[in-house]
Amino acid sequence: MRRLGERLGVEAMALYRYVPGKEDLLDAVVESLVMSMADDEEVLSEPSGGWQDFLQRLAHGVRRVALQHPKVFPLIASRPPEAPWLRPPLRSIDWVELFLDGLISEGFSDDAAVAGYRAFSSFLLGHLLLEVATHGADVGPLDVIDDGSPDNADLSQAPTVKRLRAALSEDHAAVEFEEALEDLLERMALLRGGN
Amino acid sequence: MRRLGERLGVEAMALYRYVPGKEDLLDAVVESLVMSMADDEEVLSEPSGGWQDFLQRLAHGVRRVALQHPKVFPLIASRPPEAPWLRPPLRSIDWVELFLDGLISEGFSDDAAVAGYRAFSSFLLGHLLLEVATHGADVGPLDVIDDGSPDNADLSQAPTVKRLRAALSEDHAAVEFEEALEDLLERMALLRGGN
DNA sequence: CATGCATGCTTACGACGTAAACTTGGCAAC
DNA sequence: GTTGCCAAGTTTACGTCGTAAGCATGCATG
Repeated sequence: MRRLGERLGVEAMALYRYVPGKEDLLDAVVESLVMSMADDEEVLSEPSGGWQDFLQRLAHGVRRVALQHPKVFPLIASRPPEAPWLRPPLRSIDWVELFLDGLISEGFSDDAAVAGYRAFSSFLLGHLLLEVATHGADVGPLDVIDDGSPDNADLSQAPTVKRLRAALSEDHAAVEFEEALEDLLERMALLRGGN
Repeated sequence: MRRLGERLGVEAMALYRYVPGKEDLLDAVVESLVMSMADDEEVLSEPSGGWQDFLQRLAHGVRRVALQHPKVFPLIASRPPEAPWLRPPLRSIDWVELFLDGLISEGFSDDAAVAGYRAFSSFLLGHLLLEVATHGADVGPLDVIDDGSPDNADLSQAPTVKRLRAALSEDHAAVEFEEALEDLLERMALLRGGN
């Protein structure tokens, strides 16, 4: 709070005129970011090119905000949700409504839509947390420990890791995301059944 | 630190005889937990019943520690790794070595094994973070906000969510985990190719 | 008995979130 | 034009946190 105040040219306590407390402020940041996806033209408010296209656009929208705000995304993932049946990263009633309505309008049963929401959530959470953690800075409220020499671990006991270290460090996040998403959609197609 | 000291019947500063600082202590907790999987008899140190069985056991081993320590698992997920190519939740050189060796010995190419490691990591991360977050307490170093009346959100704008709220609250984590894992393994089988 | 070291305690400092009271500038009502 | 109000910001202070520095103790070894 003190630091934010300084950033704004104001004493820390002045912030409490606008926000009940730090926790609420963080919640507001998260909500603002989650809602900002609505301004993404690529993200549709309802399926117009099939549900697969709908979900692809949605997934990429989430990925875009995650990559644009790598330090905030872990907050989206770890903040206690306002309701227990809201899961990150689509953690607002509006987005869940949009998601469920979209799928149901495309032939999903209620249960299939709910299962889809769950699968979609954990897919995004896993992939984007990992991607953000490698790309951007620290994860969570932990300080960056930017050690200058990152690679002096003892690999004498781990020849395979040593050999594949370069490959492990390569960044294929984009294509991996794409492929895994494709796969998830296929799985959801089975879940949907029908034509 | 003070609280931990009290718990141990000791002043906070006494802890610093054994641990350089809080951060290192948390790292040690995480490492201890990650390593504790080695004592899990269900988890194999090398594939003896095929790589699919190998990965199933590994995945369930991770899930078991996650569920047994719901408050620590987010730490496993969010603590900066000791090397950039180590990804949670299999964030120790030993486990990565075991993972890669296991797959390679079962016919995976180097690249396929690495890709498998990535896919496996994000799968576990997403599913278990979500499961742990709903099951157990708070996520991250945030206080529990156990509000007594969890369900008074405004759902007038979200009829579908309102209608499916019960379904959204149901806990099918176990079967979902199983199905998604099954799916991941199929995907990895393609990735492996060969026979 | 003297020495050294491991273990723990005490005190203290600076950072943090925030409660409570005080100050100030501008606008509305009379 | 004076009065009063109120939003916006400041000051001061409290309790908690991690931890640096130095002091006390007791036990094992010479």
